[in-house]
Amino acid sequence: MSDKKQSNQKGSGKKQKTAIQPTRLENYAEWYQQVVRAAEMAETSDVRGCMVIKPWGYAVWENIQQGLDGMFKATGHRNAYFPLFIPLSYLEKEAEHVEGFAKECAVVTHHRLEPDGEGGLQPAGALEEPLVVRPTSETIIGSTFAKWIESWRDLPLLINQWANVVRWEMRTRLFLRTAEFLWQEGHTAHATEEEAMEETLKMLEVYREFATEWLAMPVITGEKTEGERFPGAVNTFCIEGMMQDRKALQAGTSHFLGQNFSRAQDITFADRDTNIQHAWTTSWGVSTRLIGGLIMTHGDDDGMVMPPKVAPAHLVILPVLHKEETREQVLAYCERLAAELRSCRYGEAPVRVELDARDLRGGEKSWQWIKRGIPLRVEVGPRDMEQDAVFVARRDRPHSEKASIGRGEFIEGIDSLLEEIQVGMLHRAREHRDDHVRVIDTEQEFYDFFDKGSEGGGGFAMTHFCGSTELEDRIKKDLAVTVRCVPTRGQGLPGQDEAGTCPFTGEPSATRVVWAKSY
RNA sequence: CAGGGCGUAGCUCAGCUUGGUAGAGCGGCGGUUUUGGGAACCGCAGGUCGCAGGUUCAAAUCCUGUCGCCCUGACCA
Repeated sequence: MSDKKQSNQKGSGKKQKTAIQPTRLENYAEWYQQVVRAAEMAETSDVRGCMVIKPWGYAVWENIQQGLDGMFKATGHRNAYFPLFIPLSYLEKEAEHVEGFAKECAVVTHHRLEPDGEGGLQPAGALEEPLVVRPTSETIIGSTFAKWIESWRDLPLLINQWANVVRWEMRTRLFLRTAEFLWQEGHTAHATEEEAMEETLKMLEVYREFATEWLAMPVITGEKTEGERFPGAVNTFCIEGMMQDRKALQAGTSHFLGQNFSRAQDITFADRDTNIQHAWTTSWGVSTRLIGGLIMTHGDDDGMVMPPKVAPAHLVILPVLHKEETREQVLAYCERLAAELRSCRYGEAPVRVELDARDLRGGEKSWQWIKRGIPLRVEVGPRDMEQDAVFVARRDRPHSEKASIGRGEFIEGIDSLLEEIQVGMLHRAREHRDDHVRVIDTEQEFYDFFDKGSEGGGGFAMTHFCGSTELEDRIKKDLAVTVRCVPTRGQGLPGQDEAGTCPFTGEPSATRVVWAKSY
């Protein structure tokens, strides 16, 4: 957020200083919307609360899917698919679960349309039992698990599903909160409590690693307090990132469900001693919200900045084609360059290359790619071709900073250049996060930290906490600040593992918790 | 669901108070001139003014109803 603003001089100054207006400092929420649009990642649809994910945004999701899916498979999970529709009675089985989701369920009540006599259509054929469009699939998957699981030999059962879900939200924001969103939900069943808890934490660690290594998004892992827990869960764990406005984003959750759902849905197995037992279950998920987190972690006042690992394309080749005489040669040179680069690898994956030969003015074209956040822009004109060189600009550097590099050298170094950008983005984000984590030991300091200037101050406050729900409610009411998590020990957060006393009540506290405003 | 605001061209909006031939900028298309940088000029296309009633010789404009969207709250991945 500290990027300098070039002031535009009067007279000559018709130049816009940034591609996105307002800037992050001027109006963060509006900046976010503008980036989503300018980067062509998504747009609002004609359907209230639902978004259209555009190709450039969907490609990010595909890369996220690919990365995570590999990690799920590597930890023994298999993909399956369960119905979009959940019988109403299934949701009713787990009391807390019903209560948690009842207010945001879309319900299907009819199965036919017929003419209404005025040229329109009306629903007909009422269903005997209404169907709920899944807000999450614990119940329908649980009921299936009940059939699949008979013996301890059937456990653990490790299933994941990639799907869409619907939660009828009042207020929506692209990627961060939409009525329909895409996600993955893992559901597992285990013979013992220990094993289920181990699974819960293992998947939390998978999320932490993915967020860090792929999204270049530093996250804190931890456990939710009672008030923030998933409906029906015994424990909810999460990864929390800090956005550039210093608000927290819950980027993924992993739930230890105990035997709550297995009791409600009769998921039982015969153990080694032939006793019938209830299985221990878990569920865990991340959603297209990660893309919102990506934008708010890395985007700048010129638009999106994509971490190479999940960028739809790693680089774009922009041929300089205005001279008719050299046009064909330049284009041929660029196509050869593209082919050579595509045969290179970045990590496990082939280098993803775009060649943009559209008949647009160079500046406009260039800015489109800047706004989309492509990691590298490679300009190639007659002059470069003569020297067998390319003109390279990095998205993580100011847009005017470009350098000529020999073609061979560039191709050879592409893997390490992309990795340098990826790692640099993580460092930068981590620095920003660390700069705004504060250890706080008095109530006064706590209130000042979050109070001063509604936008300017704040961040993550680390305090001791007695665990009182009433206290948490009071602070939420006063400051719109909540406990984001009780952090997992040993993450190197400042002062986190010391024992102390709650600054609000004076009660003893074993560990510090993370407080923040959140999305 | 409560409070506030807004529905006019693909987009952003003016016009409405004081009723009288539907506007601008951007974008799109075509052309000319440009070209290592978010270009300029000329021309063209594009709207039953959210929808339904009402008042009136006449409604984008006034009245009633209705639908939708946005913002602020409560709720949430």
